Amino acid sequence: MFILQSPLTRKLAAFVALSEADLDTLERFHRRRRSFLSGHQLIHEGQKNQSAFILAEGWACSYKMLPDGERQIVDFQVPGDFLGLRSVLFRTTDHSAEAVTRIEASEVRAADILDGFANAPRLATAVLWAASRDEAMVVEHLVNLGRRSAEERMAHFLLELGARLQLVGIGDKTGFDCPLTQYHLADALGLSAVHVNRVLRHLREEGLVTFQKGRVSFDDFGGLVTLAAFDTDYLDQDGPLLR
Amino acid sequence: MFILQSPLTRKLAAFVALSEADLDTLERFHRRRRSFLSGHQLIHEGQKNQSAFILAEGWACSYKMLPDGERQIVDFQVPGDFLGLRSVLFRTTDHSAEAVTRIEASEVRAADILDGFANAPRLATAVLWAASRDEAMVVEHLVNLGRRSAEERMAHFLLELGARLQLVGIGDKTGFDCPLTQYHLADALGLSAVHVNRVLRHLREEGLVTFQKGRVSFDDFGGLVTLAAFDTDYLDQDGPLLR
DNA sequence: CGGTGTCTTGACTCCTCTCAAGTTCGGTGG
DNA sequence: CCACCGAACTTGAGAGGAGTCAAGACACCG
Repeated sequence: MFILQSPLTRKLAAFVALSEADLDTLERFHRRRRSFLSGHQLIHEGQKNQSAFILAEGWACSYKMLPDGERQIVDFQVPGDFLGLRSVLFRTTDHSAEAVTRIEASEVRAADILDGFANAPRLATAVLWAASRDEAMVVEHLVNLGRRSAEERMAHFLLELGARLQLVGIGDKTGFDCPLTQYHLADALGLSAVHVNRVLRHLREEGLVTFQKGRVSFDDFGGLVTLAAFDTDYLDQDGPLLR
Repeated sequence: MFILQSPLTRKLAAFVALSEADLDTLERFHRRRRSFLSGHQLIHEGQKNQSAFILAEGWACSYKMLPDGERQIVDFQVPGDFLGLRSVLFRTTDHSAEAVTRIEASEVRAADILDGFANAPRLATAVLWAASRDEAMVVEHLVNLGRRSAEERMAHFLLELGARLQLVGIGDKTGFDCPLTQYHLADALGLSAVHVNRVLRHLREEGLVTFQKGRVSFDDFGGLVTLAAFDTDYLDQDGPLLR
């Protein structure tokens, strides 16, 4: 059991001490391994009885489209994250999701999740607990959109992404590899792609951060933290709270 | 048990069929009934070991403050909603909350929730499931901030609020009573209070919606829905999914 | 009857968007 | 090997939405 730990298992164990039965159920979620090309849409807004996915490799993003064709990216997913959980919890899918890079993921049918949750309620608690932490990130993102200028938004976003990736062992204080395009940034930050470009240029010229060729480099980490008023508390994690 | 149903109990039963033991635990959460004046801060960002509250009467809002003194309201709570649940789930509170009106609420100590969850895992599942639906609302709010103009934001916000309140039996298609100030709207929508005033005036002059003297009146519901591209799917609710 | 909180309105500024041209670069096929 | 292509990235100019500052109106309350 120990050596087979997936990123997800590790994450869940941080919230709830899981029994053998829980881990069995979780293991069953990982049966249907699949891979998808960059750009493939995994979750379709409005669809019923949608499968969820557990991301094993690569990046994805979840988003909502507006009638005028604009889109707002809500969150990015990295290995160990659930994709489309809410679409199983509720009958109709309220968002879409697509692969940012080529990805590897386990498909979990809606019925499997509901059955699993009914039989392993502590696992259900753990999964939903983790979802609740994702909500904290969405909340921070919301504050970002509501009350920060374009530059602060960008700074905050890159710092948060960096912090999240460090938790999964990708990247460090100097920076991280990042497959996102400026269009992704625009859709996530509620800006136009043109303005994203200008903001990035300005941050680079100020010597704060460089985003080029798929790499984010924190040139002046402290300065960036100050500009963004960044604070990592909402990502805190220790031992399981429920024993 | 039947006649004692709180708004919260009714809400949870929509997601998970609860046992007598679950209902007992839930009942125990309601022991410490308290009331607070309008403006009282219930949840303090950064605090450890924070109590949560179950709102029974009145309105509250949860928000985050920024270092420059601005604030962003993340969500409003109405009777039946949890306040500060995430502050119990994680060790440090990541947001604040205050009473908008005079309110009645049950205080639930962190330890009581964690104990309750450990002993009644299906209740835990239900509570977190409900929290997940709140997340859907936060997501919609985020899209609102990221990709809609001030007018669309306002229209969408008022429609969503109206829809939520109808579910709790407050208000109807013609409008609802609303204790929020224009400052609340500004902090929720990421606008300045001055601009909120102008937007409200314009919507009123267009004959779409009137917000005056604590009352929101939908003068042209259809027109408002069109302007906001409003869609209620994400609030769907039927019978319990987990039996 | 002053005072405080809320709401209005006007004038001016500036941040971000849109439109419109390029440029760079990796890949693909002749 | 080179020409071409599309995707992503740049940059400039002009327009407009939303912010700020400032002043006043209104209403509720002790």
